[in-house]
Amino acid sequence: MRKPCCDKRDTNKGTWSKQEDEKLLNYIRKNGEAGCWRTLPRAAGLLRCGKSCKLRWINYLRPDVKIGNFGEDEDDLIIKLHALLGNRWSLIAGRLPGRTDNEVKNYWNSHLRRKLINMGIDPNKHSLTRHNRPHHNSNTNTSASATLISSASKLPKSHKCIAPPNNKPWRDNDQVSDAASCLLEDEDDDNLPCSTTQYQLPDLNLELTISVSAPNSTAKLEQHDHQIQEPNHKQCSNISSDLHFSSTPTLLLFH
DNA sequence: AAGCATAACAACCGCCGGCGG
DNA sequence: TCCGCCGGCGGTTGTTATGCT
Repeated sequence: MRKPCCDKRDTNKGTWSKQEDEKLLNYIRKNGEAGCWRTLPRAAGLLRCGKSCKLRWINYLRPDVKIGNFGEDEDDLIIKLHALLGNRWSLIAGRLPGRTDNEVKNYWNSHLRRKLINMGIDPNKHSLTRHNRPHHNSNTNTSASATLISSASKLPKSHKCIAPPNNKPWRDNDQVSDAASCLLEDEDDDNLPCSTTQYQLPDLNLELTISVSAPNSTAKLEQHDHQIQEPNHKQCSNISSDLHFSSTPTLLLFH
């Protein structure tokens, strides 16, 4: 059984006071942020858990952190990235200079989620709710008729695949993305296509390739010549810097 | 003005994987 | 190989602010 990161009896909890912020800031100014967060509170004279100190520093005290209103462009970007990546807040935040995962997550939960819901869009699936769903022609495989994969977020862990219609007729429960309005989610994970497929993402200015290779179901994201292996979901952070926005939005899928 | 409901924000909790001894 | 420490991460809860009746 792991020891708790600190003795709860001797630590403050809740909102940070100005004095505590000052102490933490002074300590980091003197000693830098590199070091052991576990021992920092004692060294800095704080009655806080090391984790709490780290969070406070990363989310609010760090000089490059951007506090305050999100712009329209940031809203769009978050929605689009969330459609692609799901709740991988650190990855999403990585594309937003000065924003932290915690801030993005909170902003999503308090603003953007509601905004999408009000627009009749399912924020989890990035699909129109049934009520707002447009009519699909069957057997069409055009960009306009493609739908979005919300389950991209689950891809690494569950090895779900982002699947194209692949000659299947459109079904009533096909989902349409708000952000992309374009990719299809194949709900049958076992019927994965085994070919490389290219999609156009009209509103999603992303160019990337995702592949899932059997039998290890290793997910890869490729961008141009770069190939990033993703053996497990934690290493996804490696991908963030390689996600790339281009003027020719294309999603390449192959399995 | 008071009380309640909801939104927005801040922080905590616990799981997980990497790493070093 | 095992074990414990550490930090990253996402989910959740707690607190404060704001709006409405």
